[in-house]
Amino acid sequence: MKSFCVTTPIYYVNDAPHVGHAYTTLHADITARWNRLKRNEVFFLTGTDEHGLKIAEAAEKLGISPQELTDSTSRRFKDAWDQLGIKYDDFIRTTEPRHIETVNAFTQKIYDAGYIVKDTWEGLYCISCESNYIESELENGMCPIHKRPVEKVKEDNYFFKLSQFEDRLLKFYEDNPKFIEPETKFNEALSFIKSGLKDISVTRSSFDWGITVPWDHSQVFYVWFEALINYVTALGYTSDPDRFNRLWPNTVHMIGKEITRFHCIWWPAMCMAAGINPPSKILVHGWLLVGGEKMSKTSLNKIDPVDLVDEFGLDQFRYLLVKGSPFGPDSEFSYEELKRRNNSDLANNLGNLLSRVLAVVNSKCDSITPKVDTDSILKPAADLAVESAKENWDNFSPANALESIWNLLRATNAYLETNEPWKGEPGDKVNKVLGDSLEVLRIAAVLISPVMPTSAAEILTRIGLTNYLDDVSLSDDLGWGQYPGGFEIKKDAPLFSRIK
RNA sequence: GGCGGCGUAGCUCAGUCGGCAAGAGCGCACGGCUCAUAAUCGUGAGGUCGCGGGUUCGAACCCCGCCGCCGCUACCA
Repeated sequence: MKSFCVTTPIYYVNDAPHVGHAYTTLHADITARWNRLKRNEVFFLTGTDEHGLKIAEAAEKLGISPQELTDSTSRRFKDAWDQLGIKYDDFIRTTEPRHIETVNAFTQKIYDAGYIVKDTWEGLYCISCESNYIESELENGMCPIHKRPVEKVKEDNYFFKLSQFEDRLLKFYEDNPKFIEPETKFNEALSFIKSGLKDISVTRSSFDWGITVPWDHSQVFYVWFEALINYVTALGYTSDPDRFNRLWPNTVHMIGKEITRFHCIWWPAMCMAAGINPPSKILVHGWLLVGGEKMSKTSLNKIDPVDLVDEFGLDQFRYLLVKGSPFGPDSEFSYEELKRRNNSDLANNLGNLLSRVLAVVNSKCDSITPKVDTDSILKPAADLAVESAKENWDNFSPANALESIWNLLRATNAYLETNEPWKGEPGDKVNKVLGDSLEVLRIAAVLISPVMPTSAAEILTRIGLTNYLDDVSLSDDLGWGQYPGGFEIKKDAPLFSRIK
């Protein structure tokens, strides 16, 4: 059995989950479900990132401990994922003992190999902002917000010798041209490496909400350096080496473009330093834009995914979120567009196709479904949809996979229109048309199940294939001509409602 | 400033190695149908493929220039 591991970033708990978080997580969920359908061993990891100065400060403002704050926000992410039908295999929190244990082991390994050394960090600090700046952010050497001089601050920190990995990273990129997708992000990362890498300060001594450096208890790790390690923590780096070796490095990290550098430069170098292979692939996606702007807390255009689930329904939301945009570039996200696609794709094309087929089975076949004919004008369309959907699911292109399935649905609606089974006398001709249409519903339901698991199961149940998804085989069961017929249809309300 | 990307029908976008008459979905218009969730089917609109040059038998795809937008350019979750 092949193994497949997909991760989301671990989300920083200074913000409640919004549609942007849901976007990444849903893509990972769909990919995980697709691979489960392929009967691969699947491990889908998500979680929350809980250390760092910002969390400590936020907790202080609220008058609670950082742990209390992270407990409550982490819970909100878990709740949100439950409500979005996210079926993860593990939810990691960086404050858990297993992570701290792994960070200790992983960083100790890097330290022992000589890639972490003590040095002096110099930064620019604005007393009014209470935060650090880098040279390029300053305006005339002054704090850009308060227009006053910044102070030079020094701190003895431990540095990760990123500079020593330049050549190895370049070689790795050269050997793995598909390491990062899309290609533009690969090129950005590559040119960053080529421009020369500096060592990075990876510990802090000015606050203590972090993981203590095992060889120097006066310091804690900088949150990013430690957070990346979550991926190997959860796979069993320290707790289950057998499983770790099975799943790593065959792992895909899905991330938003704002955290490309950490994942594409730091993380592979850290892996090399610790003596393991870098992950197999990093998929970088763009942002959902609302009126051309990134969805964020500060621009007040943040959308709660749970609200959209309430409005459209769970599977509808899942479909609409991934259908709207290819995984990669930024894309516009608007309520009007969601509504339009809900009505046309879901209610009209798919939901109504199911309704009309079952209505005719009811009136012409006494509610007992006919079986599919082995030869059909729809067969080529179905074969094409299966082939194309498979390829696109495998290539992390859900929007394209869905498009190919919808082409089949449209062809089937046209097929019904041409043959008008509602007009014919009960008999072979009517049975054939309906059997073929039921076969399309069977195949389409399987293909959409990663995105719409509940609706897919419901479609199958209504045509008599209860629990069909539990042991369907993608390699054996998607060929044309396998719908057996002979089932009594289950009549029910429309699958998807139109929204006005 | 340096490196890179984008600009294709009203909207959202496809267009692999340059080549059959520039595509899809939605929206819109007209027509058909009435089994179905006022769903569906057919047809259509006529987009200088950002602008100007060039290479080529032939370019949306290659080269040069210009305009507009955007990304990366280190320790910001």
